[in-house]
Amino acid sequence: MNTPPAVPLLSPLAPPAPRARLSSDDRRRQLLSHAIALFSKHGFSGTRTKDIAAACGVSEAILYRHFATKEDLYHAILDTHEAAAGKDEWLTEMRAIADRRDDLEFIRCMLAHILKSFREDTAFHRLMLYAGLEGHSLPGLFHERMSSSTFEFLRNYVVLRQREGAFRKDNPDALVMLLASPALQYATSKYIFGLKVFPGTDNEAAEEFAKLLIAALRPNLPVSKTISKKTSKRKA
Amino acid sequence: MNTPPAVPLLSPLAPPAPRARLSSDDRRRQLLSHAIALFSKHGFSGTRTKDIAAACGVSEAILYRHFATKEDLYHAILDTHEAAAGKDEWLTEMRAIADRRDDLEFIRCMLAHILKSFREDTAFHRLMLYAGLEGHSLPGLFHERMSSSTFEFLRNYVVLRQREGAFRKDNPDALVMLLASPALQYATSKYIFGLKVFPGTDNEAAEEFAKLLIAALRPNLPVSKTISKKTSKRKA
DNA sequence: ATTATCTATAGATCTATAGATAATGC
DNA sequence: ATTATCTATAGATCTATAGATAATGC
Repeated sequence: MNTPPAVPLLSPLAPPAPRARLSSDDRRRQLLSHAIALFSKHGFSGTRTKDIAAACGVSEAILYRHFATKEDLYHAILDTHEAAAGKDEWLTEMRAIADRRDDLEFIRCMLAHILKSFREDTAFHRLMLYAGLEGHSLPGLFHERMSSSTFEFLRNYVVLRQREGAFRKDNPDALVMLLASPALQYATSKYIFGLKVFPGTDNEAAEEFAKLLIAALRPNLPVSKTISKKTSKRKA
Repeated sequence: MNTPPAVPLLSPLAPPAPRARLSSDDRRRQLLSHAIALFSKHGFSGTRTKDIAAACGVSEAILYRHFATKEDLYHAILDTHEAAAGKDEWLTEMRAIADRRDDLEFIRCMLAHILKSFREDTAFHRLMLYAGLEGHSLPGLFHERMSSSTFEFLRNYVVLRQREGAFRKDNPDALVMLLASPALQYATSKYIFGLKVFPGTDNEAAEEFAKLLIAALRPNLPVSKTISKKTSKRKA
């Protein structure tokens, strides 16, 4: 019917692409990478193996050569994406701050780290949310991941500072959750759901929250002035 | 092959059930109700129209008599579940507390309300999370819903108390997010993801967080002792 | 007579596999 | 020779509809 253009822009009926034949490892990595992007956008059941293969420019048969089932691919992702990049440097930095007992900077740095993580690795955090909702909990759930090393690190510092009299002697788990939650909420709203939060950069937000949070953690009874320490009478 | 049991336990080959024939409205409500339960568990693409129909004990054809498409059903849910139950009473209670400027009780009551909402209406909050992730944002997204009336209410109180010198004069949006985020985080971890948070009842958690948050909101330089009402001098 | 309901099925889509083909490395 | 890749397709599943059936209300 249609007369083909005299000067085809690229190539008229040439084989679709010179089909780059990747090594098994490279193709596997590529599949994982595109799978992360798609699963994080649409969830497990909202993502088609066809789309993942297409994103890599290969057929589905290739995908199933690398992963026996769709579930396998999903679990491979959750396993793989284990340690977030740059976590070691962050821990080192945090430890230095902890050593000099710079509480405000400690909190600010932690918040900035959370915000940066959501900003730069949004797909990962979406994936964790989906995994949590869909019940593929397994590895991750930021929160639970955080539990292992990061949460313990934060909790230890809080307990230490409580012993030193710098933080209130409330439930340390409550204090840690208090510290992390504004950043988690801010980051989720802004990066996962794309809502408008209050303006300004992430670092400004971290600074603002840190300033507020440090006040929440300080013991509330400076002996001399402000609130007298022994208020044994307290009415409901 | 098998000889049928001489005394069938219930009824051997009787019509499966006396099929309760509901009115159109009742059936529609029932469909919505079970759809909420299933969509909230598995998300939009993880839920089969067949399962929704089966949960109501009817065929899929019935579902499609009430809703033209699966999408229609989903949107009907998100539209329907508009105003959370008991919100009016809550607002009334909050206004009374606001009138007597009981900041601590104001915060505690707000937190308790959030926790109660997640505890008693977990499916709804799961649904909102799924809707946000899957991009069916439309109505809801707790956060956004909250925006409209509830968020405005909280923000107004914060601004009022800032003017009266009882709260720090920081960005009121940051203050509101700070106030709400621990409860949102706690409730999401506990009720949506089923993680263990620190022990104790929700009300105890609300009290604990409120105690900490109130400290974060107070202006940080009490002139004489406690908070004098007219603090015109305030250094950064 | 009206209408809530069912059975049966079309048509699309999705996961997964079998068998053939072609590019690479020795 | 090895192996990354494709085409084609089986088999299951899923949304949605057409046409028949039976319970309700007047």
